[in-house]
Amino acid sequence: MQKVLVITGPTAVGKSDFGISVAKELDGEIISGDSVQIYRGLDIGSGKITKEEMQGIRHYLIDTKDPFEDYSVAEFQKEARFLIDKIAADNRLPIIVGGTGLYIKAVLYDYEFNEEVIKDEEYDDLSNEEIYEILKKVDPKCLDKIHINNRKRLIRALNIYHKTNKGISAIKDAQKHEMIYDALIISLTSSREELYQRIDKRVDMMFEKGLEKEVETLLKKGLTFEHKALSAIGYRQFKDYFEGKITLDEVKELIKRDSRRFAKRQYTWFRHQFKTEWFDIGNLNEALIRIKEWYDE
RNA sequence: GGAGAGGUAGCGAAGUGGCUAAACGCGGCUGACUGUAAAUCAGCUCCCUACGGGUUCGGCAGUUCGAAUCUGCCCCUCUCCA
Repeated sequence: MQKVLVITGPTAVGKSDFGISVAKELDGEIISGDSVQIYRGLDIGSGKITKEEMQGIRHYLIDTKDPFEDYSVAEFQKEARFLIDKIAADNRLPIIVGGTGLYIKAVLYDYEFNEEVIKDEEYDDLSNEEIYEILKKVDPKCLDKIHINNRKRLIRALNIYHKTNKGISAIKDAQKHEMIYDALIISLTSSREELYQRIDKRVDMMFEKGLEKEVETLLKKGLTFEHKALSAIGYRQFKDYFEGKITLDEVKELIKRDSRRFAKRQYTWFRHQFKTEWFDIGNLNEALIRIKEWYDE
């Protein structure tokens, strides 16, 4: 099986830097596993690394998408898998670095997405209760995992049923839930307190680097807060600011808060959805040793 | 010194006799997750040996079957006048 190294962890732990040092050490190339850095023009707010910071290491899936367009797991899966093969063909180690859990999992595991299901149809005329009732008949099993208030998921499940004539739970049941690569998943962590400090510092830095200006530029190009790209943390918090409802300081605080909440959700995901090995950022040497050990197997 | 306002859970803030261990917001924590995932959604947050029990609403003492809510005294904070 093809070896793939994954470096993940909550926002602001320092995945990018570590990824680069590992890539240098093992002659690897990096595939970004990040749903926001894919967008061109979303640089500061997404914490995108600069050309210089890449230190000559090749990075993929950064800046490949126009912010006016939507992106999706399915697309990521396809592109990342293609790149894994390509990098491997060059005799280099593919390293996925990023914090978008679902994206990474979809690449590693035998997730299958149906070609026909691309966009959600409109179900505006149906209430959550009504959708729930329909699903109860056609795919009751999926409701174990979908709360009635989670409209997005309800609609998605119903849409999948309509397009494929199969329930989403049946599609999942047909999968093996096994990794299709020889992947080592390394998760970086630190104490909550330290992480929150890092987040605060990072957000302050973003403002110093001109985040406000970046958002302004994007808006001038015609992008709106309805676009998916701007629903990301670091961007959507500016909506009220540009509408004159809150101050810049309040925007900053909101970004910090939402980043903290996001980090928490990431932890939950990595802990429960991944078979991963954790390393404290004070112990990166150990992580490197572990990676080499796996690499030499 | 005089006049007024107020002290409620980590913070902000409701609540003016029983339905209140106390709305709501913030902060914190936990969880779900297969085409929006930096998204969407659910739960917990006074203490405990927890389908039950124990202590709360500045303090103390009362009224009452029953008080965060009524009375008295005390402590503290804020605003205004001297």
